[in-house]
Amino acid sequence: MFIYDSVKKSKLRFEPQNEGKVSLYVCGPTVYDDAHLGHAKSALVFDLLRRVLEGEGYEVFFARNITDIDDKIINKALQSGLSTTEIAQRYSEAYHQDMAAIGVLPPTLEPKATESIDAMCEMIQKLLDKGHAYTISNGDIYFDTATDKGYLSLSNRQSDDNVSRVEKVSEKRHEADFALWKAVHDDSVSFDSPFGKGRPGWHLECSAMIERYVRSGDHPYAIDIHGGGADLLFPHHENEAAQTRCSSNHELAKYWMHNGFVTIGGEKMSKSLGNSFFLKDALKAYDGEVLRFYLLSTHYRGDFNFNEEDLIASKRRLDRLYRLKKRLFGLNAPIVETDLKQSLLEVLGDDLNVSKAYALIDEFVTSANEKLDAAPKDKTLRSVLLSSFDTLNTLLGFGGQNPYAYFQFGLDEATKARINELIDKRSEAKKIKDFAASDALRDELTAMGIAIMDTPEGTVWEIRD
RNA sequence: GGCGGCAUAGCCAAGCGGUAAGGCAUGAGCCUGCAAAGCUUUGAUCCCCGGUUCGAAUCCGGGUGCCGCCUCCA
Repeated sequence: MFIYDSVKKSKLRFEPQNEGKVSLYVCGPTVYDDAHLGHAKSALVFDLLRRVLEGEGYEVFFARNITDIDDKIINKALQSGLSTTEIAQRYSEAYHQDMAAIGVLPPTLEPKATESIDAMCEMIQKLLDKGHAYTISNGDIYFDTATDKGYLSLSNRQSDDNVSRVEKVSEKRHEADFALWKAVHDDSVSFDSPFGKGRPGWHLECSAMIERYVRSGDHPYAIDIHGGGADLLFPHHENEAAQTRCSSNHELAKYWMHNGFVTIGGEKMSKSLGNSFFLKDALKAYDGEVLRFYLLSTHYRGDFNFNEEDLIASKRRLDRLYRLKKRLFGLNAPIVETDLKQSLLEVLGDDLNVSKAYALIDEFVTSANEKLDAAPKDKTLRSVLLSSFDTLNTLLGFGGQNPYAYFQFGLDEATKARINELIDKRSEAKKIKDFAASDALRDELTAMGIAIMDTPEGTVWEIRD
């Protein structure tokens, strides 16, 4: 496996610190709102990475945190009249639902910030003890960036005035210093700590939870791979790395991976631009698997410009796969090793080259159709083809559905019954060669957005875009 | 201002020095009662200029145009 390290800026052979095992940590959501397509993309990229690593035989420990306490959650709670716990719970559940809908496997561990306060306090104490942190008069605790000789090495920045836009706090020693602990003096949400009541800084969360829950063995790095969106490289990951480096005797991650943004109209999705696209809304119109296939279809490091035309083109590509699966429907066959698995692992093992993987799948579909035309009854062939679908489903997370259900997304039972009724009538008309009548019935189905195709096994139908 | 990314057929998109993958759309053919589906087939010299090389989309230099990070952010 080769992965591109976004800190070293080169593609490296992946070598885990513990033989046969991978520790992977990805920054998860702050649960104050629904997940948008950008969250989906990030989750999908690292879900794919996890599947590929597992496909290569590694035992993967995949941690993804949930930030369930944060100013944004507090603000949302104030607006809605609910408690921060209720807000966090609501959006955590929504997040889990949305991720499940697009086939993102649950992580091995999903630590919550509010349940890890003691781990954070422990790290703060270490930083205080070692002189990397200081307390100001109001009780806030800051990380002293000047004491970390490695600071800014991650994001390749100069330590000058370029980091001057962070919140002005007069007592801070350096402008770039960031909060580890924010003291709370009123009755807003707070946690007890050796430093008094307060709330943890966001950056601290990941470092502390990694140290507490994910690190395994005494190695130069706490974990193998740390991932997240490209916008997290600075300051979030820079700060995480600094905290870990200064509180312990190791670096945070051996490899850093950052995924590109989902853009709309060429611009990054953001609330201020008003171009956020919630996953749950996309899921109303499209099968989660269609969204997964589309969002995963280009290389993870590049930006992904979302638009519906491309989504539909992408769906047509996935449709081909499911039409092939229809031809295998109703067959039970043992799962065997497939060449497809090997060739997919080869290209995906090259920094997740999904474009090549998709090309392989296209070629698989074409050749499978040809072979089925030539030998429709060949049981060995069918067994291999079905096994290939199993491979796809395991490795890439699509192709696992019932193919008929796939083509009937979103239709209610009454409509399906109506469609079948029309198709039966048409079949009868065809039988007596009343083509005028059968074509009229087909037109009626077309008007309903239904395409039909006559096959040796009878007439089948699909929803059209 | 500092740092970084991108620019390949109508559209999406691989490519990492050896003569342009794949998909969608389009035209043609086979198949079909006709369709659809499936299969076959059709098309780009790679933003511009200069350089290195036997050879460059791929390396170097200079432009142009987009985008991002530097503030919460996947």
